[in-house]
Amino acid sequence: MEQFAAAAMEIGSAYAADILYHYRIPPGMVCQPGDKIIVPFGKGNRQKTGFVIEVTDQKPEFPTKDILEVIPAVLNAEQLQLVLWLRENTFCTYYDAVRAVLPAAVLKNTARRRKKIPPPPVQNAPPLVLTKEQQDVFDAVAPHLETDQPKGFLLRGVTGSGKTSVFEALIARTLSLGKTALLLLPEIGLTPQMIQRFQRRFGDAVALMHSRLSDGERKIAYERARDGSAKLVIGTRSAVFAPLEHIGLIIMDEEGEQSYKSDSAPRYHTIQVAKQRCRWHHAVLLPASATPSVESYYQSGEGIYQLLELKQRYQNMPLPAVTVADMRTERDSGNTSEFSRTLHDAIAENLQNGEQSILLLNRRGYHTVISCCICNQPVYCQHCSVPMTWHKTDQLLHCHYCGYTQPVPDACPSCHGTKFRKMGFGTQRLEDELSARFPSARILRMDADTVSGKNAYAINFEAFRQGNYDIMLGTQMIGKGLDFPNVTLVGVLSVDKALFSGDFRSYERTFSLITQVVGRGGRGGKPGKAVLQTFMPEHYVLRLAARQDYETFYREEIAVRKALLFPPFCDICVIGFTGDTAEKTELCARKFYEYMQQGRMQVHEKMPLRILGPVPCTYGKINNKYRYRIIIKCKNTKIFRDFIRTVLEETSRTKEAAKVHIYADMNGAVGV
DNA sequence: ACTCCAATCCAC
DNA sequence: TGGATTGGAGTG
Repeated sequence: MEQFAAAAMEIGSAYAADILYHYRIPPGMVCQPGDKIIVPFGKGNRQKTGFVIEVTDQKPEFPTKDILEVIPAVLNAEQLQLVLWLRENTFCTYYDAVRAVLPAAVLKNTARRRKKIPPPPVQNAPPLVLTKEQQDVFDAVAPHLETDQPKGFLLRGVTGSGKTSVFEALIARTLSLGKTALLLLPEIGLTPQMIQRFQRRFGDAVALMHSRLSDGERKIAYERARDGSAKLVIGTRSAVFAPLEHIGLIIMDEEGEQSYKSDSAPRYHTIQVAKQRCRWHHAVLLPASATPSVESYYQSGEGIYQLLELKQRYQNMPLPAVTVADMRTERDSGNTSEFSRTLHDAIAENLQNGEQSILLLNRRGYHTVISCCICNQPVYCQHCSVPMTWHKTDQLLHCHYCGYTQPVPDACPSCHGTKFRKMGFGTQRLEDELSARFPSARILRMDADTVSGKNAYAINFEAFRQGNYDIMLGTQMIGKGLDFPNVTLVGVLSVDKALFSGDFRSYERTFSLITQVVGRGGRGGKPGKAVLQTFMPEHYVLRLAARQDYETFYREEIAVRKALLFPPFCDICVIGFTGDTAEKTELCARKFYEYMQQGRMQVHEKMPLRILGPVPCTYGKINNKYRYRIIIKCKNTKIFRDFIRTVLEETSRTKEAAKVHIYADMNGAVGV
């Protein structure tokens, strides 16, 4: 009997072309789902690779070509299932999905075999001692590692409650049962101590997977997970696809972090993939955080997760004393600087005592706005609708969206005035200002401009930990996951920007950031202090974050979400359009809207949707691409997803979509 | 997306 | 008239 393979091929991102392509399996050739194949493609019969999704006896109605070559079993059964799941759930193409599941070197067969890296000295891990509270959490989860039922727990552990110890114990139990474990982290560069801890305990059973690996390193880690030599994979978002067999436990630390959501195709959320894998493996899912996402905490109330809590800080360390510094009264009393007197005095005191301080400012560069003295127009990037930031290091204007740099112009582009006002306060200026105020202080600046090398994070953090610096300042990259025993002061220069970013999750993010930052200080036995600078000191998010009062914050936030209809009470699907001209892009967005309204009337008359747009995105142009979007409040059901995919296919077939890229994103960021 | 092909445009 | 450019269709 003649057989045919239906394969996923690399076909750009055109929805209309994203179908399975059928090829005949020539007599004598063995070919199965999951195999990689080389086939002739298009009129020129150029050789392309594809991945076999299904094999059928049914002869297709159109003439088929023969498969040229088979590379067997590149995708296993679970990976195949994940590919189909990703396509269905994240509006990506088959090939986008395959790309997520396989490392580039396996997809394309490039990287050569590298010489084996010597194993790290396997030191002895100290015996694991759990507190009563930690032991209770362990006891609740451990029995479920042995059952054949998937199970979800949500662990809410206040900062400093020792979640990592619980992770260690649970992973040790999982491995002792002959199963494997996956530990997911938001960003691997920030947590070298945590990773060392796991490597010390689990030795070469550990494989690391994160975005800073080279293609070759990534392939090795992938193969170690696949062949069973790695039992514990620790990694960032993409590691959720690590091809481990017999998974018993998936832990997601800092579960609410934004980096778990992919913002390019396939636009998946890590926790959704993790859930899918737990169902496949009958494994335990354990998202954990001091500040769980509002969605997850709500789900624990609905019985989707069993809630577990760690309420005590390590050795009952008190929380840092938090001062909310009112910048309005500072201004009123004549202090126009970026430092409240409270913060200034606290830094001075810390320097005197030989203790370390961390300062957070979420803006890079020196001056964040350069504007014409006559017409007040800021200098915009030539390629983006974004004001440029002046950097002191090279005396140039930088665009933080596309990376374009230029000197300060001789004349204003709109009124030809020749004088510019430099305003705004970034990390470079903060560094200068600090040295002026505290000439003897040794200052470490950490932002995307200083942290470029592969190990720059780790090297700088280690130097700070060793006491080579008095003050570390930086963007939010230093706000998370850090644990420095000698830090007794954390200052946030302005919490207001984060609070009003325009995304419906901005309160949640700010609460989480402040909670983590505040929880940071005072871990080494000395009491800590935190100073939060704001123009809105009475804002409830700040008040509650200062107290680390998650429950009250959650109650306030869930009420807002319900009243204004936001997740978890609906899902938000963003349809994005990017193109070379504003007109074409907007026309395409309108076409999509039109088809959506038609389809809604004809096919799903009662589909309850709230549609906003099309409207230009907050930054209407980035990298010379104009951007429009449609925001849909919906229920993320199969019916809705099929409907959207149909509209995507229909729209992409029209000439309005000719040079416009369209994407759909479920429950991602809505802000920018 | 990318390639192929036909239609169109323009310099001579 | 041909060589180059552009738009549209098809990819099994």
